[in-house]
Amino acid sequence: MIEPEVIQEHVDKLSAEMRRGLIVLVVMSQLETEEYGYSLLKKLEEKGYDITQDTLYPLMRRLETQGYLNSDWKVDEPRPRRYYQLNELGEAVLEALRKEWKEQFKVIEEITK
Amino acid sequence: MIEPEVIQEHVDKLSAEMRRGLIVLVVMSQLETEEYGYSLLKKLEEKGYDITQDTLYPLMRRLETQGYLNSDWKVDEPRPRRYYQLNELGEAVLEALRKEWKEQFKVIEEITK
DNA sequence: CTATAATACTGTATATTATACAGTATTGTC
DNA sequence: GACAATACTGTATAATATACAGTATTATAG
Repeated sequence: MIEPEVIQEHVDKLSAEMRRGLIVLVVMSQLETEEYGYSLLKKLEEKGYDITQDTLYPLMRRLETQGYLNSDWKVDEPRPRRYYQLNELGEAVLEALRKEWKEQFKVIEEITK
Repeated sequence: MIEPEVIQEHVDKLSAEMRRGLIVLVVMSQLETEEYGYSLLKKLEEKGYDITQDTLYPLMRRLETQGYLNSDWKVDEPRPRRYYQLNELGEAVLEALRKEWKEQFKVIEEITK
């Protein structure tokens, strides 16, 4: 018999790895309307999706670098915030990605069940 | 308007990234019975899951190193093959991982739809 | 008022790992 | 006798989530 805590440790590690790949879809799908890092962080936590600053901020920077997001530094608010939103390319890519993953999820579900 | 080929290129790249994380679950779920690399490769292709040698072989080696698989080099066959199969830890982890991802998939589906 | 928690970032380093690349050898099959 | 398919091993590399360090402001509770 293997200790449940030991199993859980392994599951946590592999689970994180699995979540990793899907983060892009999760985050992009939230940025059809503008969000800043912290607001998105809280929003995702609320919805049961665990993610840390250390993951989210660099990801948003990366998605901007890769050309999917535009950002807008707003200072006319209680405190300065960088708002991100999908641009035209981002929108188009998200739409196609969703479509593709409806299929992929089916395949994976079938394989892993 | 953005060229469809351009969008597809981006989708392919992000899609590969998404698939990446799930590979572990996909592969482990096939190794409740023993398989060798090439047989698993063909099996997954058949089921609509694209994966290359370059991904699969190193992954199986890694899962063995991490203690989830045992391997067995069989030479009494038309040609020598290394068979892999989940060991006790692997079975336990897979079971827990499946359970956890039933939940996770629900969350992600809800968030990304 | 003043400590503390929550908010809201930026910048750089590191560890992990899928993928790529190179190579080897055997077994069909045309 | 050539070529495709089978079936690996070993090492290199590029991408990127996560970690770590640092900064500064605004609520809030005592």
